[in-house]
Amino acid sequence: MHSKKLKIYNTLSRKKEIFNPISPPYVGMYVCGPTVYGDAHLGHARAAITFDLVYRYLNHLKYKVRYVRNITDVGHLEADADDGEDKIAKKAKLEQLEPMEVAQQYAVSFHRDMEMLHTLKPGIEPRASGHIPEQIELVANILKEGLAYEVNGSVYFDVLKYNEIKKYGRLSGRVVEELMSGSRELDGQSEKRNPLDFALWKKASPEHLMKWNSPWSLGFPGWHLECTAMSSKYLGNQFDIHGGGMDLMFPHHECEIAQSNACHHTDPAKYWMHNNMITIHGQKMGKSLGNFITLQQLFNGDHEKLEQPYSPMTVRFFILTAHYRSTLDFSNQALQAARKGYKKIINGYKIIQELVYKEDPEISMDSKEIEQVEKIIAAAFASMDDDFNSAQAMGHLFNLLKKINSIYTGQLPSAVFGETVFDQLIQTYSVFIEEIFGLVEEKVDHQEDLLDIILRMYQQAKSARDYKKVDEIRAGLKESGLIIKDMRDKIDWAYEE
RNA sequence: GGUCGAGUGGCCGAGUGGCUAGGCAGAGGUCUGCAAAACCUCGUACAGCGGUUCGAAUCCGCUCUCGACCUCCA
Repeated sequence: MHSKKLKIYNTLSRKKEIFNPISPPYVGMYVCGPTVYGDAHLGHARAAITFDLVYRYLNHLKYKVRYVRNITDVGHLEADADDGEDKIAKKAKLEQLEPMEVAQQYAVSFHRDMEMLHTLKPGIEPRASGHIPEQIELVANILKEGLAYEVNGSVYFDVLKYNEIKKYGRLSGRVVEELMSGSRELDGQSEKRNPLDFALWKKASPEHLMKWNSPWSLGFPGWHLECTAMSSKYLGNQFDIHGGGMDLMFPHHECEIAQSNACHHTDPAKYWMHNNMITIHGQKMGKSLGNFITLQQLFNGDHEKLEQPYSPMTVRFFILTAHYRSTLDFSNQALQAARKGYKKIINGYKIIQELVYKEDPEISMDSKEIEQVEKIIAAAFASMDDDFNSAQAMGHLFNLLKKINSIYTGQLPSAVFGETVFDQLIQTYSVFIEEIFGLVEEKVDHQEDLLDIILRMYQQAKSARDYKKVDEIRAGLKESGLIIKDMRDKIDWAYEE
């Protein structure tokens, strides 16, 4: 459809590039998923929704996308030093749970939150702990290439040696020499030859809970390894898109590139995409800063910074109204504006379900209106083609909504557009809401409230001795299986037996 | 300290050499039994100072302010 026009900002080149998949129409996309040791927060929502948008738009363009997003449930070190503790294991000791129990608990809650946000599930969602043999094989291969070394049962990637063959730091724009001067001095305790080296395999201390056998020691894999192992397993040594948060660019993605070049002799991905951070009062929202708001807190309003709960669709809309490469600042005001904006746009979606074209011989087509609508439609898709600019596309969608509302209220007869353009208008709006933005109506259960209103009207009719109305209400409710019970001091109801 | 990025009207947030972004809030209006919704109109925003240009929010320089990464983080 519009595939030739799609441009993606590639972090590797720092430019927008025309998207040319390696083997069209197939597209391989790998996105760094969560480390499951805590509840998902707004930041996770941003990453998930960003790449959900990418996935959805590529699907819309009729690409056949294999979308892989991992779950990190092992190997993520608390600190870079040798005494680094596994994050999952640390939490497990704290909660007296099995490490796998912790991982499972948070993986489940992550999935629940993602489902509430209406993100599409990845085609494959591999776990690091399920790919230990693949990771061991990678370590062995990198050792064979002479780009890693073993010390006391641990294996480290030799960054300086690698840097002689292929520059390290191309993605994040870093130069090894500068990194060297800026890095901390080795404390003498370290096994690493160089502070820039990173662990491929770590020997486990006796009290370490999650450990596997390997040719080097009973231990566990380094964090960066899992993504290389799993992406190459499911997408091949080179695939199209690699995504993740900007904070993962260095060192995580840089290390992935190094590992991949070391054993596969190729960069893993053609296009690197990074979503920006969510800020709270201008400061990054993150686990390490302790200023994050979890999605569950957001949904139920249970946080001191929240004036009210915000629904999943409000959050989704909020994230879509900013470009993914811009920071997005959290505030109650912004969320409240998003809530209203979402309601307005989803109301338009409700309207188009019922809107039909009305032929009217009295009214002739208006070329100005037609041209306007055609222009907006083209602009909306052009925005998406321009590095997934959902914020701009949303603006165009609101302009379409004005036309839709005008038709709906009768202020603008549908006949001025002609049937073809009218259909295009409805189609485009629907495609954006359903397929591209993934917004859905949030059904609210009004049953109790409505019943209250009916019972009050019943009460009033009774007081007014309007027995015709009283009988009418009683009969109506009976039809839907409810019986009114006139108690001494109140009106109650029961299910019909 | 190094590297990178950002400062847009009351708020959020697109845009990046001339062409209305949009949403929320606010003012006025149309419609209307009331209310709401919807639609129309409005604010004449681009951190500051210079420069380039017929023309700059948009390019260049300087200044100020803020942030991210450099350590685990989406």
